[in-house]
Amino acid sequence: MTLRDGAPVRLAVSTVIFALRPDHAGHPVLWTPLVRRTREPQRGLWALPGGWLPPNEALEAAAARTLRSTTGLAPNYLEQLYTFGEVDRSPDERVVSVVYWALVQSDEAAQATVGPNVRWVPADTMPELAFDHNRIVEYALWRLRTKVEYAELAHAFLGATFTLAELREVYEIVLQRRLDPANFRRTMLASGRLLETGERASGAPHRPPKIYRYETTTAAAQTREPFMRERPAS
Amino acid sequence: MTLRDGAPVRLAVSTVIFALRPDHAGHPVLWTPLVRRTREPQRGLWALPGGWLPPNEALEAAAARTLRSTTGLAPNYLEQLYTFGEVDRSPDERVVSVVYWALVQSDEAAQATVGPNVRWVPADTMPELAFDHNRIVEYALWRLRTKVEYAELAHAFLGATFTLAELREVYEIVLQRRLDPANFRRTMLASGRLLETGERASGAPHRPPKIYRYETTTAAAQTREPFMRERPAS
DNA sequence: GCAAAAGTGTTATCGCTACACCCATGC
DNA sequence: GCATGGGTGTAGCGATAACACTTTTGC
Repeated sequence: MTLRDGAPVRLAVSTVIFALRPDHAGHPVLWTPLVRRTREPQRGLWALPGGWLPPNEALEAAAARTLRSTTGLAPNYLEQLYTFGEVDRSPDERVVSVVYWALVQSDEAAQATVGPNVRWVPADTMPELAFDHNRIVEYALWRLRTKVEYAELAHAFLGATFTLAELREVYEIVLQRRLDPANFRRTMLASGRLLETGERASGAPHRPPKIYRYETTTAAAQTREPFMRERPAS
Repeated sequence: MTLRDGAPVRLAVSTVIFALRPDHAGHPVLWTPLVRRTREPQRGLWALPGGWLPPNEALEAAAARTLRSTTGLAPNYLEQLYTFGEVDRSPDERVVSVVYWALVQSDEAAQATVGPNVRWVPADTMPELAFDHNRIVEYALWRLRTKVEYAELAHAFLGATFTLAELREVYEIVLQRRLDPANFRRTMLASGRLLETGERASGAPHRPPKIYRYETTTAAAQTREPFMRERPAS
């Protein structure tokens, strides 16, 4: 590639967004929203939502804004994934992309914005994307699957309240294997981060399950990285 | 802070470099090289080695070059740590820093470059650094300590060959606790990544220990992040 | 009653920790 | 021999996996 002399390095922020939605057969799987590129280079190809970093906006704020304008949703979980900076990622220009990954709530995601230039696709059957975005999505998927053990991730797909079966289903979809209901229950309860709401979900032809809420108040953020102050969201 | 209109975001690459060197009492601990800032802002303060990203250089290459010019050494381990991008990290300008962390070999580090503007300090007694670099070092230390379990990290501090006692000492320094020699031996050997060289180290008033070499050839990079090729795992 | 999922109990197994003990060397 | 760390054996403990079993609902 050739660079104009004195051309600066440009800095972009992109976000890999995950939500659980039913596939064609009705089984929930991971989905990701993409946006169509409306200008060169790679015009017409699908790409991760993102844009140039504005001079007055923090990285994470830019990722959250991107996410909101693409999906209409607020992230339940937002974390920096990696910064991609090979010289030839984009033709003509040198672009460094700080990439975030986010989880959004499934039921809300079902009614998320769509349009001719926004499209949700199953995360494991991505079409050909612009630039190196296929590689980025694969890496984000890997991080999601290895990190879901750290528990609060699964909760980010759900609403404020949920049953243990719903929580287990999230784990099963992300990890792509079945989990023993009995052992899952004990492991989750032993973590001490689930609070009973006192309610039960009725209507199904079986014993009504207890409804839980996630522990948010106390010193729950133990497995998270320190970073001395706050964090994005949990 | 005020930003000039149209002022671009500037992109820097910095590196937190770790090596094991003896402290004043002769016990090896983690050390980090710092460089003195020779221009504004924050002139005179110590800071992480780094610089602006050249338009034709990949991020990791820039980190490796920085490391070489600061220490005269080549990294045994080099990995992206995090990208820091708050709006007010630097006065006057908007600077986003892609930070790498590196491990260099201890015996070589002992004879590393020094000068009036380069200084090694113990990693847990950092002086006040420029910008947000103290926070960055703390985060790098945390990553080192949590990730050393993934094994090849400890090896990066040592030379090509080493005894199990030397390897264990690295772990003990990084983790800041004693490890049971018997259990450490079994765990390491069970990992399958240590190869006997057939040699032994003699000279000490006790049974001469076997000398090992680290497995580099085969599919050893299993715990490393995938980056598209092979398997997620772990 | 029946089906289905919630929820409980029990056992086997694996991995890790603690610690006792033997081995080979320099002096 | 003695001291010192290299190296081996093994019992206990805690976490997890597997799976049998009981409970409570809708129909």
